[in-house]
Amino acid sequence: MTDRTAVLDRVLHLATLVQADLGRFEREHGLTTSRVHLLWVLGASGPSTQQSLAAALDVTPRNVTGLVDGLVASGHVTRQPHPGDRRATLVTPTELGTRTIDDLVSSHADLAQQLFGDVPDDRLAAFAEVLEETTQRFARLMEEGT
Amino acid sequence: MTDRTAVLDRVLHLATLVQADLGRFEREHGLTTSRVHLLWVLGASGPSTQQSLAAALDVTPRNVTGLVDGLVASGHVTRQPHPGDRRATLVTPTELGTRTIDDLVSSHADLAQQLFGDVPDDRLAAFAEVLEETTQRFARLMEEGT
DNA sequence: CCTACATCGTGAAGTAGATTCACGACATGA
DNA sequence: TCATGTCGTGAATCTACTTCACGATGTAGG
Repeated sequence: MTDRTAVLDRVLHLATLVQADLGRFEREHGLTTSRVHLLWVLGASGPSTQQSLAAALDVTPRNVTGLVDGLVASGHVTRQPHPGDRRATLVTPTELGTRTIDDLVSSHADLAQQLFGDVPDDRLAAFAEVLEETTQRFARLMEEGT
Repeated sequence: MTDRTAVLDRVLHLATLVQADLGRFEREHGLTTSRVHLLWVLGASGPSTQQSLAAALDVTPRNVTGLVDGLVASGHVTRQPHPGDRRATLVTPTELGTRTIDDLVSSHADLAQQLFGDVPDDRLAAFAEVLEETTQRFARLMEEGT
């Protein structure tokens, strides 16, 4: 009889540790969690309007204004005019911003390798399967709960 | 060839979803993440000084003062004199606070059951094993990094 | 063309979490 | 009793985040 709650606690614990590792990255680069998150989205989506960033980060557009202000001040991004819509601005990474995003991506990959590199492929596949099923079960529960 | 980074992303994704579920709890009870976290610690440790809460939450004692102020105002905890140390106060859950903590614990257990209840014991055990190994590998890395 | 209406970003004002620094009240050991 | 450390909090400050209002711009419909 395996304790389901204990398993959930372990998942949460691991996530907490990974987040703490992200804290190290933030301190090294003089950034905050929210700003790193924005840079991450920017790296995944390319230059974006603040509206789309707000949607991706699940915060209000007004909040994105503040985050971008900070990243402009620290030299990580610039606001470029949007070709074809003079209302919008394209938040675009600078050279420094691009380097930071690359660092972020590679340190993320490094961490994954350090964590799971020694786990044999078959066991990792089984692990990922349970993870996938659980996540999908969760998604179904959320929809019902709405 | 399994992609380690993808597995890490899934772990993080699941943790994000679980955290979103916690948000539901917070809205239902008119609480915030930090205050729920404090109540959780209080439930696990029993009446505590603000110093020990600060250590458990990994925040400054000054911050705990503010969180406890809020929870006193909402009627979830009271400040009791510490027997044997007149400097310290024992943050103690009220009836409402105790009910809230019980709700929190049981909704956490319910969630674990909904997520992992349908996973067969043997597969779940294998899942938990990988999780455990990974967490311990992480702990070793953190110590070296210090 | 021009009038509605919607969208994009931002100023203003406010809340919560969190920090550092300073300080008074109390504990403790020499 | 005297020095030193600990416990909680006032004051000031920062970031993140929200709602509301508004000016500037885009997009149809008549």
